[in-house]
Amino acid sequence: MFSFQLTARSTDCLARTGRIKTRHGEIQTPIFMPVGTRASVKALAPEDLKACGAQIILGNTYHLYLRPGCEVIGPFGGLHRFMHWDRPILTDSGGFQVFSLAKLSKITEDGFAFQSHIDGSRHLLTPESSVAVQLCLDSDILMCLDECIPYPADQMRAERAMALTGRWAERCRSAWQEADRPQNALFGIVQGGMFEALRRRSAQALADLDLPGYAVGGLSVGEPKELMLQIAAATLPLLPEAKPRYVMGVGTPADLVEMTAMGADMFDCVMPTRNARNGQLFTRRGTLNIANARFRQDTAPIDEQCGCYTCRHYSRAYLRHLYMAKEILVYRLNTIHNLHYYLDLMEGMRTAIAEDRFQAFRRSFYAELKTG
RNA sequence: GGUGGGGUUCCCGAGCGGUCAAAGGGAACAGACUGUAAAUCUGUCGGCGAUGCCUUCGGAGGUUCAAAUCCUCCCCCCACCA
Repeated sequence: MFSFQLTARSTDCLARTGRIKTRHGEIQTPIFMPVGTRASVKALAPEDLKACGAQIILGNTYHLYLRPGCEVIGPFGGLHRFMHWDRPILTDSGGFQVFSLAKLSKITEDGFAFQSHIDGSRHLLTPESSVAVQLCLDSDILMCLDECIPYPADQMRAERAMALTGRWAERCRSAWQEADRPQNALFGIVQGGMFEALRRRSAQALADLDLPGYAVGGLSVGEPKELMLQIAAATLPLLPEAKPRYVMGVGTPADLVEMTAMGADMFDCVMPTRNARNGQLFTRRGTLNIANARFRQDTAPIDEQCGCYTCRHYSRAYLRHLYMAKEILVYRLNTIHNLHYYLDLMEGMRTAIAEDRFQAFRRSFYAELKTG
C-alpha cells in the first residue's frame, strides 16, 4: 500500500530520485510539499495546486484537532474528501506547535499539555492521541509526535528532548501498529539539536523501530545557515538508505538544492506560500519584492522564463497594483507563482539526478542567482 | 446679513505659552519571513556639511526671555439661523 523505491543515484554526490507509492497516487522524489496547515494551502484551491505541480501537501494535527476537530472531519472519511484534495497528504504531528506555541504549553513524559491559542481551553496531546487524530484525518503519511527545541540549546536540553522524542516514537509506533492501518505510513523524527553525536544516537534508535520513513527535525530554528547545513549533512546519511528522508521545515531554494545533494527526498516549508502573501516572489535570478516602487510601471511578468499561470498572464505592474491595493487576488497569483517556482526547481533536480548531472545543475543554479 | 465652530508637517487628525520637527492613524518608501497563532511584523517618513543648525502649524502684524498655542486685522471653509 505504501512503498518507496529508489530510481536513480548521482555518482558525484548523495542526491537520489525515488518513487513513493501511496493509495492516493505516486510521488516523485525529491519533492517539495506545500504547507496547508488548516486544511488549506492558503489562497489556493486544489486545482491551482495541481496546476503548480503539487504532488503532496501537508496538514497539521494540532490545528485541525482544535478546529474543526475530528467530529467534523471524521464523517467525511478524512481530510481528502473534506478539503477536496485527492492526492497524498502528510500530516505533521503537532510537535512543531510544542515549539512555536511554547508559552502556552508544558511538556511531560505523557505528552504535550497546552492551552488552545484560540480559546484558552486546556488539552493534552500524547503520542497516542496524535496518531489517533492523524488516523482520523486519514493522512497518507503520519508523523511521530516529537519535541522540537529552540536554538541555542545546551547539550543536556537537546539530549532530553531527543530521548523523549525517541520514547514517544515507540509509543506512536505501537498506537499505529495496533490500529493496523499500514496504508497510513508513520515517519519517525530525528532530533538532537546541533550535536552530531546526539543526532547519531537519535537516528540509530529510530532506525531500530523500522518505520516506513524518517525525518530530520529541529532544523531552521534560528541557527546560522552553515550550522544547519552541517547538521543536515551529518544526519541525512545516518537515515536508512532505502527509506524516504524528509527534512522538516526547510527551506530556501538554495537549502533545497544543498540538502538534495545530501540525499534528502522530501521538504516542506511555509516560505513560498507565506512570502507570496507578503509580496516576496522567487525567481531563478533571486527574490523580488513586488511592493517596490521600481515595479510600478513594469510591464514584464515576474520571471520571463516562468511558465506559471501568473507569469503567462500578468505583469509586475498589475501584481504590484493588486498588492498595494490589498486586492485578494494577489495572494492567489503570488502563491501560484512561488509554488510553481519551488516545484519546478524540484522537477529540475529530479531530471538532473536521473541524467546524472546534478552537480552541473547545482552550479548553474548558483550562477543564475548571481545574475539577478 | 447674524451666531457658533474651524484652517497643523503628503492626507486625516491631536496639541492649545517652554519638555514640539509637533501624538495617533493613513499613504509612501525600504527590510524581514525556513514542520504557518503571519494577506503578518519591523524600520524610515521637513531640510541639512546633523550630540547642532535652518525652515514649518491659513496670511500679515503684535505681546513675551520664549508662540502651533495669547492679542489685532485680513483671507478661506463648515454648521445653524435669517
